[in-house]
Amino acid sequence: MDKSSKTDRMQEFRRLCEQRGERCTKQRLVILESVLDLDNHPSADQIFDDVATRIPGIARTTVYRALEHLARVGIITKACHPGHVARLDPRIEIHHHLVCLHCNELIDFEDDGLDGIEIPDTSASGFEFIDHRVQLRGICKKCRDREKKEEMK
Amino acid sequence: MDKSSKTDRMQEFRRLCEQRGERCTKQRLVILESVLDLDNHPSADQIFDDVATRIPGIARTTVYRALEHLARVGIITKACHPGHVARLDPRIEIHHHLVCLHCNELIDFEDDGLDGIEIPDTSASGFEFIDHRVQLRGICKKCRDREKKEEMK
DNA sequence: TCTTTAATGCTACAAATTAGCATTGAGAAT
DNA sequence: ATTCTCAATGCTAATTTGTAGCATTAAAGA
Repeated sequence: MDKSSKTDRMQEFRRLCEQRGERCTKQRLVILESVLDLDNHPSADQIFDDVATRIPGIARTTVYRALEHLARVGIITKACHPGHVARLDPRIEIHHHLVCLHCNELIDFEDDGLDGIEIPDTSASGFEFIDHRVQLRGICKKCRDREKKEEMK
Repeated sequence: MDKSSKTDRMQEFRRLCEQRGERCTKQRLVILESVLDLDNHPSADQIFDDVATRIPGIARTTVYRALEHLARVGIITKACHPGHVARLDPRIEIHHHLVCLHCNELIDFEDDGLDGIEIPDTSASGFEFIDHRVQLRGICKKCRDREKKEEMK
């Protein structure tokens, strides 16, 4: 993510903390910055590895807790994925994902048509709608190439 | 799931195994049956608990491996979710999910409009499209009720 | 600067999943 | 029906991922 958007987002995080009466710690800021820097929907552990280079000795627990907090305030979001390791998404604006059913990879996908689909009413089930994502499920290039090779053996 | 659909699905699984030269074991069949019986996108562990009542002494590993296999052949699917525990979905036909961002709950959601959205071309990225799902993200009724109560304290 | 208490760091723990290897049984061949 | 083969299971142990409890630290208001 480019530097000025990052600065904006971190400023926004300060504001959110203040508004909620929560603390904007150095750790939370660095962890947020790390998520914004890492592309590709990183796991908590990948983020920990990155953060640990910026704050040597930081506790893994802190990263997990901070990520939970960042998602709760809405400055990042938890990505939906088919795997078993939580994945964070720095992008909070509308966008979509190609989802590989073989390797669980998520690939960002932009499409105005998908952004604008008509959203049905969910209030009947008591569900408070916030936003939507479309997942295009299939097989990613890497897996297709790999599997093609394996077949040839 | 009703009994005859279940029978059909299990028959289909036999066919798929044969076609692929893989073995249709008693364990795999029972595990498949269990997923079809359980609603609500069960985790591997929930499935294990259920299967263990049908095949006492079955190994947990076997359940994990069988689920991976069932998903690979496409007779069940891995649900996309924001959490950190893999969740299986017995439903392979098109449908959508309400996703609770607070408790990670997935709620099935049917809507013809969402079924029929126009799917953009993904071949440019070498991605082989199979099908799509729309996630309506927000806060589920349970969480809203709980949080309303907590606020009042 | 002082005070309050939320957040961190530490340690231990629990939950979820995977790896390696001997044994078994599904399904093909006889 | 019996035998054969190797994919799949069961066992054990390990790893990876995420949480809980509690003393210590430091953010932010007074």
